[in-house]
Amino acid sequence: MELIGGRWRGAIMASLCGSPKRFVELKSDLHPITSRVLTKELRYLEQNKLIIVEYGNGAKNAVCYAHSEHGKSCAPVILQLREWAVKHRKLMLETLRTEH
Amino acid sequence: MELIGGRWRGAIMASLCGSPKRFVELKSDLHPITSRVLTKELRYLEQNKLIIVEYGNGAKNAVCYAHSEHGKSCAPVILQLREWAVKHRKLMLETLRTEH
DNA sequence: CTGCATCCAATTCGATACTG
DNA sequence: CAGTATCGAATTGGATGCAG
Repeated sequence: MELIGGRWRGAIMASLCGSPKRFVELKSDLHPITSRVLTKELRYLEQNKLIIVEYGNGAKNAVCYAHSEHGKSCAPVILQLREWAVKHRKLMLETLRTEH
Repeated sequence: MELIGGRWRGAIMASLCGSPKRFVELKSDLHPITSRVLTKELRYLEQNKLIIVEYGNGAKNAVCYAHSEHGKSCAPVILQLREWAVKHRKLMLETLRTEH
């Protein structure tokens, strides 16, 4: 749970399931995350080999984040988890309504 | 992630996958968790309808914790997550070794 | 754009001791 | 057995501002 727990790590991995993303793309995807936190979490995921970082071609400020080969293997797990969470939320909202 | 994140919630759900358990059973299963934390997490999971609590037959101190009907639906997710985590750990240990 | 520095509030979690 | 009470350390993450 340490790997993908916390408020952001799972969300970051989920956001990268589709395609590689730039820093700003992630930032707006995960809004309202702050730069400080996003940076930290990306470094953590990089150290743990779940993502890889490509520093831009040329001297541009173009950095790209993507699932590593190994990070891809967790995509199905993350997506299944999300599906379950959505179902769960529905159920919780229903029981809230029927309790009145 | 809030539901099963943190150090213990996922582990508790995993521990209850097999069969209902008593407080002490969970406590030793999840060793070194403390009573204080286990109590808190169980209350949280109860409030979120992932587990149900059966207070003992008679006046005995016999309380039983089990997956709720809905909690059962997350068992496959939890177990898949665990499998993936095990694989991940293996891979990380290997790369540690080959780095020397 | 991509990030680091500083500061700070809230939360989490653990140790320990105690109760009916 | 199944918790509660108290205390404190450590971590997390948010706000804001600055830099190359």
